[in-house]
Amino acid sequence: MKVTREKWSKNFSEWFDRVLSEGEFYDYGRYPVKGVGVWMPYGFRLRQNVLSLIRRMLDSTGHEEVLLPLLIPQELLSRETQHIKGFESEVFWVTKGGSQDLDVKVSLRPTSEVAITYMESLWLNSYKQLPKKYYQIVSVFRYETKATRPMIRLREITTFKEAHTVHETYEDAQKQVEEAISIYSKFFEELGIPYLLSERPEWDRFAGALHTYAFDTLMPDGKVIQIGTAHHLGQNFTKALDFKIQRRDGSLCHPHQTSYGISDRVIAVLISVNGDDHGPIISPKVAPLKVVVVPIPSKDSEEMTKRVFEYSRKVWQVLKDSGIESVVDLDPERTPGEKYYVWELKGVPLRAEVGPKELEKNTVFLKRRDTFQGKSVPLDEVSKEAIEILNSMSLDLKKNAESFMLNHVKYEKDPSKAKSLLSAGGVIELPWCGENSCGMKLEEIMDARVLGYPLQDRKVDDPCAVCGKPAKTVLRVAKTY
RNA sequence: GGGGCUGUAGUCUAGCUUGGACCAGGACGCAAGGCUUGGGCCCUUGAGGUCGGGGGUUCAAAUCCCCCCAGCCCCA
Repeated sequence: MKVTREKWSKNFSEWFDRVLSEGEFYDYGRYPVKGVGVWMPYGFRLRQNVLSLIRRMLDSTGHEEVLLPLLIPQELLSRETQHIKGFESEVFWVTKGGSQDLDVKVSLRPTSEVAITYMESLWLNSYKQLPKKYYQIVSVFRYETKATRPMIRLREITTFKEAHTVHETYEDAQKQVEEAISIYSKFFEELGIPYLLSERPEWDRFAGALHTYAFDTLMPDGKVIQIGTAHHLGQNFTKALDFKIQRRDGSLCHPHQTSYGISDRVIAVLISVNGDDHGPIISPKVAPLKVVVVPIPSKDSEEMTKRVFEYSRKVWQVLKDSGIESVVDLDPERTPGEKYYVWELKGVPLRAEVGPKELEKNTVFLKRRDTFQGKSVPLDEVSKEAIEILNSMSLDLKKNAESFMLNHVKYEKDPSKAKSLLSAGGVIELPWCGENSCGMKLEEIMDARVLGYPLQDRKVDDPCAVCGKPAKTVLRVAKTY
């Protein structure tokens, strides 16, 4: 079986929609509200696995999970002026209770900085209580006016994992941002999702932040998608809400904050980065099902077919007993070929084919979803072998995704050449003097978005692509979601 | 904010211009049976429809007109 990636790369949109619905991950476009989707059982399990991974990472680094109200009153949301300016065009408002107009309009949270800062001002009053790290995993709402896309651009983001931290000093908060970046880096690495880490330019920061650091990755169609952000909020919100703490010397000060988040998009990317024309390949690290056992009936003997089915069930039992999440497809009416297609569309990483040949020799034929390479192994080693293959698949998938992305990151000093390069997708790095005006001009020239610049200074010999002055670093430009 | 387009079974769609033989046809999916089964095979049968909703014109409306709802696209 040959691996082709035509549909995956050239018709990604279609590929993605088909995988989501036919693979039974996510039902989108049928529920009669624009920009919302339904997690179906299989997709929900994948989402659960991803969430428990991030929960584990946050819990073990001293973050405490909380749950804030969905509703934020208008007055509170408006306290931080930059913040509300950034969001006001996309806030959902609740204006009525039954048939009565509400005296105080309440918003469906677009994010929770002000809500949590308000509560923190009640909970925290001493430097001794700091640093404090909270997080929650909730739905947030944004009235998107651009074209909504399943899991990628939603009006209800159902899996918004937002962390909020409080610190005595600017430097402590900066260190926290660094911790956030390291946690997210590990998280994406664990999932096998390659990323570029950039500091967002001033004109594209989170509304109310001093610094925004962003993780971006590349979709199969060559467009870049933001998958995580971390913000240094400074004292913007604590000042706006007059949240003060007492320091060691008795003085009062507004503490410094950070916030960082990831969303449904992580799952969209997880489904997309490793794929081919048969569907996705879900990383074994989080795949809801690691192995599907498919019985292959006998051509000539019903008795043999019956025994094959029994043997398949046994193989499944063996895998299950060693803690490998598996399923056996005993549907008597579908052919093995049909089953292959269905389970490939769900991205199950490993398939165990079990037919008369295997039964006879007491073996199992294991086939990798990514390369379609097969291997016959004795039944009593099937779990050990499966685990080995799954592990090396995780590594291979990660490597492949990484090289796919890195092959699409290119340096170019000439903006018009860069523009034509960009028509093939990917990310172009251009020399940049550091001036906002040049960055914004570049967006215009290239008809694309500036992602930002690398966190570590990059030595560049060429002059700024726009003004020709000496370049300080590179600016990354891409077509984005 | 301005403009355009679309809405027919679970899904995709034919029919709409020029009203009638359409109590709406097909494909996929679903259900029953048979055949097949190491990559989506084939055959037979069946269930499934407020033609987005309401109003109007007409002997007659999926089709024409008006209002509403929902969705999509383009421009600012």
